[in-house]
Amino acid sequence: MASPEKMYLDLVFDIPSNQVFTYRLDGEDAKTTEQAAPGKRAMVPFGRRDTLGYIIGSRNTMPEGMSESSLKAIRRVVDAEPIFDDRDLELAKWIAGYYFCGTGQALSAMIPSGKRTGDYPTIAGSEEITETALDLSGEQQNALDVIIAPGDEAPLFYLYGITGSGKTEVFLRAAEYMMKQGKSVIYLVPEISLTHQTADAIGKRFGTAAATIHSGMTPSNRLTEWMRIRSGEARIVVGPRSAVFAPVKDLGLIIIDEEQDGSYKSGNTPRYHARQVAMKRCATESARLVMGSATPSAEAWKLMGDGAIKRLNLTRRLSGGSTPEIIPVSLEKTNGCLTDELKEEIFKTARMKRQTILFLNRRGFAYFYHCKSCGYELTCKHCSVSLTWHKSRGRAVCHYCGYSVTPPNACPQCGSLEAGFTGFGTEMIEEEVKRTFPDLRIARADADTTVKKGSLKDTLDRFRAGEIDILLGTQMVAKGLNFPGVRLVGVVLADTGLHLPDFRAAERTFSLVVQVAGRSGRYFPDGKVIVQTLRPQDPAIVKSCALDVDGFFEAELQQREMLAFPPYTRLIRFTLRSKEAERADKAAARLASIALPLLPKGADALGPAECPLGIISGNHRRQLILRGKSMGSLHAAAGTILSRYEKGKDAKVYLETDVDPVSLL
DNA sequence: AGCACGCCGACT
DNA sequence: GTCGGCGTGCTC
Repeated sequence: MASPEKMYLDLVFDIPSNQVFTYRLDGEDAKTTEQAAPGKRAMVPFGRRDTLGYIIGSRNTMPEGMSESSLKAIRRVVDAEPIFDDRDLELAKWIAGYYFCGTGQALSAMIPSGKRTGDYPTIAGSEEITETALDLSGEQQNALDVIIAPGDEAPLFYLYGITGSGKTEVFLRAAEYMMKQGKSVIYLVPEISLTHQTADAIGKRFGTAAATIHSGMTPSNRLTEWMRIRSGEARIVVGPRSAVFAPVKDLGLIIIDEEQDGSYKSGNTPRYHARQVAMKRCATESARLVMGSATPSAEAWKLMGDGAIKRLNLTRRLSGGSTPEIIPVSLEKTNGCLTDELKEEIFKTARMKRQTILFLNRRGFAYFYHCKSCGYELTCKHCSVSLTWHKSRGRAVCHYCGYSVTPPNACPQCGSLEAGFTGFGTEMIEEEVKRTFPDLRIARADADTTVKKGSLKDTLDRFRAGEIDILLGTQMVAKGLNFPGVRLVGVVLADTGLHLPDFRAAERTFSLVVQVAGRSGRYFPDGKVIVQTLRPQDPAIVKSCALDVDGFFEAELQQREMLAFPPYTRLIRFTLRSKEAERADKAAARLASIALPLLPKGADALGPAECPLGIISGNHRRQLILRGKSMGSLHAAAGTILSRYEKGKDAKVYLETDVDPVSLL
């Protein structure tokens, strides 16, 4: 370089701090100097060791209070070309600001860094994509026309329609249109296991391979794909939530399939929601957003009602599939976990040489207070969530507000003594199924039994080949359910989720049952779905068995509004953890004392209270939830609260912040 | 987030 | 008397 002028580079690191570190750029190594540029990664001495950092800017003056000798020099620039452009850096800063994390952490989340080494089995899933374009129905054509209608704004759309109504075909047509306009498309799917085949199918359909990026790929593959996207060679990207960061050229459209799926919310820092990031990107890059599902989230449903999201209805099932018979069955009088109705159907199905799938929810362990005689349940009088049994305190506790009662010996409603805390786990169910059907071949497919590589795929292959009569599975099987031999689907206990101390419990349960039922009817016209439940009268159960989405949300949203929960309010959750309970309590009290006076008008705080999962690996957990009408002022207050809290830091206590939490466990 | 320095218990 | 537990603080 001709100019001898001194250059300094600002770097950020993948650490929970927003601090910017400035490094010297020594002239000795001309190559390094030439290569250094914002958006590239650089290896630098950081503390005691060398660390990879992100160059986010350059300058020719030293930072305040720093001398030439107190600055260290860049060791080497890692990337030949910037992996982030200004737009990416801006997005990272926005994420860091909104989700209260370091800019470097945000950047790390944007290039899935393959820290995890998972086996991601390809499960049968995106059977909806056909190689050649299908004729569109009137509804589909209308939806497509609206989505691609000219205009400069960045509108939001929702393709709302039952499974099998052809959402995917509309997504593909919209994608095709955008690509023909020279724009790029990001297609989000809820699971890594769905990306391969979705990408494959899209490749066959459009002739050009869709790019994929996810954490299961090797670093070199990932970088190759990243660059293929960045260069504009790949105009369509398929992937899970992290694909929302794909550095596409001229973003035209983001598609979010199964919008309500919980996997779109990141479970670790930064705890971003792909839907939120997608909305942000679409707004700044003037792109369109199309979400789709048969069971939208309550958030989306309300936005559709308000007109903020344009709803496009697909009401008819294509290809003549029929809705299966969905029968709710009460478990009330049953000993064990299989009702006579379900047993009989299983026998009947086996006699027909057909197959059965039994769904178990992951949360079979949740214990809740329930009366065997009248179905009464113990709930919090302030929050309308189930109370959880706390052995150590001998009380039933609400994890939102801290309200607690001594659990009554007899049912408060009918006086029956057959009331108390109950629940059953997956092992117990498996045992009972084996005992009841000793002649049938039974297999289990879930995350616990699938630790071995390929074992899930193996199980599913055997099931498809008819070597298994009953498949016990969790939600992971529900997503790719297209086994022609299946006649019967049994939901073992549909309402396990209902007892979770979470205001979204009903919504999740409703979604699950509708999804399961919707999927089944498509492939087995004579299909039957048996939904076992302890609460046959519960609206979530009744409405899901009737496939009545409108009816469910009408009641559910009314309830949410009454109790001031999302989507009528926004939440920011602080979680404190410590090995020692008193330290956690003390810190929670201090946090609350800081937070309460700072709450904006109309906002309130829930807690401090023990987290529903009160102790995780020896850490005592406490939470404080801020709740407000709008995010703006609430978020600003949270920022102030955080900085004040951090000043008088409690020893041995760790704080985590979750903006728009999805799970409150 | 790492990673080292630093101050209190069971070992040769 | 030392080895080592992890708790605290810093990293241009």
